[in-house]
Amino acid sequence: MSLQITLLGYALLGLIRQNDCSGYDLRKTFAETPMGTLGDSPGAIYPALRRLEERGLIRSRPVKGSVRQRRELAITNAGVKCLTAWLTAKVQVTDVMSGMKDLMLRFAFLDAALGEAATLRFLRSMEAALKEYVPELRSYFQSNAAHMTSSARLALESGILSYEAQSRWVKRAIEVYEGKVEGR
Amino acid sequence: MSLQITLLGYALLGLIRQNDCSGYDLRKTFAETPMGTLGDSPGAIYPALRRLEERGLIRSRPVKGSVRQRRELAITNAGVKCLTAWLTAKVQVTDVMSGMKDLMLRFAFLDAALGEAATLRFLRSMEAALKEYVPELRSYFQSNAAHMTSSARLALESGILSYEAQSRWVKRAIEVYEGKVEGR
DNA sequence: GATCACATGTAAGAAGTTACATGATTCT
DNA sequence: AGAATCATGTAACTTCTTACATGTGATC
Repeated sequence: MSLQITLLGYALLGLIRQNDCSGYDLRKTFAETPMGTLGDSPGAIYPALRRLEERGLIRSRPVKGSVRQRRELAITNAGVKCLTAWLTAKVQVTDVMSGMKDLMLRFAFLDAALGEAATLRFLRSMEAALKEYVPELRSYFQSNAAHMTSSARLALESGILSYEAQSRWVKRAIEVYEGKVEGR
Repeated sequence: MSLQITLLGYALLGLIRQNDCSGYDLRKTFAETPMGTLGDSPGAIYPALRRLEERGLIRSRPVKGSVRQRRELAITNAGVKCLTAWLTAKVQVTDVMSGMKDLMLRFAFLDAALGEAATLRFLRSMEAALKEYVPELRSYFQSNAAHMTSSARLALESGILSYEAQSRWVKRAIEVYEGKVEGR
C-alpha cells in the first residue's frame, strides 16, 4: 500500500508543515509564487490531499468558528517523519540529471524544517552529485560535438552552463551555511 | 480529434525526421544521450509511437531484408508539418516558466529541420520571453525575500541565477547565428 | 439582483511507470 | 546449451489535465 508520494504531494506536505491551512490556501500559494509550476488545479490538489490523509500523513477537520465550509489541514507525526525522510535523502546523480526543480523544492523547505546543519548536509550532497555529473556531460559533449548540428551542440552547452551555474551557486550557499553553523 | 502531442511525442517525431529508425533505436538514443530524461521505457515509447501513427504523423513498415522482426519508422508530410508548427511557435513566458527542457529540445532539432534563419527567430523569441520573466522573478524576490527563510531565499536566487545564465547563453547563441545568417 | 471571491470537490480521459510477456539471433 | 542482446509489445496502476458541479458570503 501507499508507496510513492509525488512532488506535488511533498510540496503540499511541506507547506502544511509550515502553516496549518486549507486546500484553497494551498492553491493560492501555488498560484502566487514561483512554485506555481507544480500544478495549481483543484483536480490535482484535492485528490493529492485525500491521498496524503489516507496515508495518515495529514489530518483535516472542518473549522468550527468559520462561516464558510473550510477544512483546515495539519501534518501528523507520520507526516513529519515522511517529509524528513524526503528532505534528508542523499542527493543522487540521477536526481541532478532530472533537473533542479525537485532539489530546489526540497532545499526551500529545509532549514525551516530541519535546521542549518541538515541544510548544509544537503548542500554538500548536492555538490558531490554535481561534481560527478558535470564532467560526464562535458565528456559526452567532447565525444559527440563533432557530429552534432550547431543547434544541438549549443543546446547541450546550455545544459552544461546551467549545471555549472548551479555548481557555483551551491558553493556560495555552502559558504553561507558554514558561516551560520560555525559562527555560533 | 487527436489534440495534443506530448514532449515525448515531439522528441520521437524529431528524431524520426532526422533518421528513419526503429522503436528500439529510439530507446537506445534516449538511453545513451542526455535526452534520456524524456523516458526510455518501452511502455512509454511504443504507445507513443502508435499514437503518432494513428494521427498520421509517422508511418511504420516491417523491414524486409532484415532477419529480425523490425519496424522502420518514417515521418509523413503531416508529421513534418506538425513538427514544424511546434518548432516555430512563438516562445511564451509560460514556456520559460515551466523550465528550459522543452525549449532546449525544440532548439536541438531546429537548425537541421528548418535552417538557420528559423533558429535565429526562435532564439530571439526566447530572449524576449526571458527578458519579460527574469524581472518578474527579481521583483518577486525583492518583495518577499524579507519574510522568507534563508534556504527558501537561496532556492529562489538559484532559479534567478539559472535564468540569467540562460539569458547570457541566448545572447551568445544569437551572435553565433547572426554571424552565420549574415555572413553568407 | 447579479456577480465576484471563497471553498470544496467529481468525472472523463490521457499519459506515464513498472513489470511482465514473447520470440529471434548472436555470442561464449 | 545457455546467456545476452535485439526487438516489440501489453497490463495494471497511478497521476495529472480539463472541465464541470455546487454552494456561501460579500460587493456593486
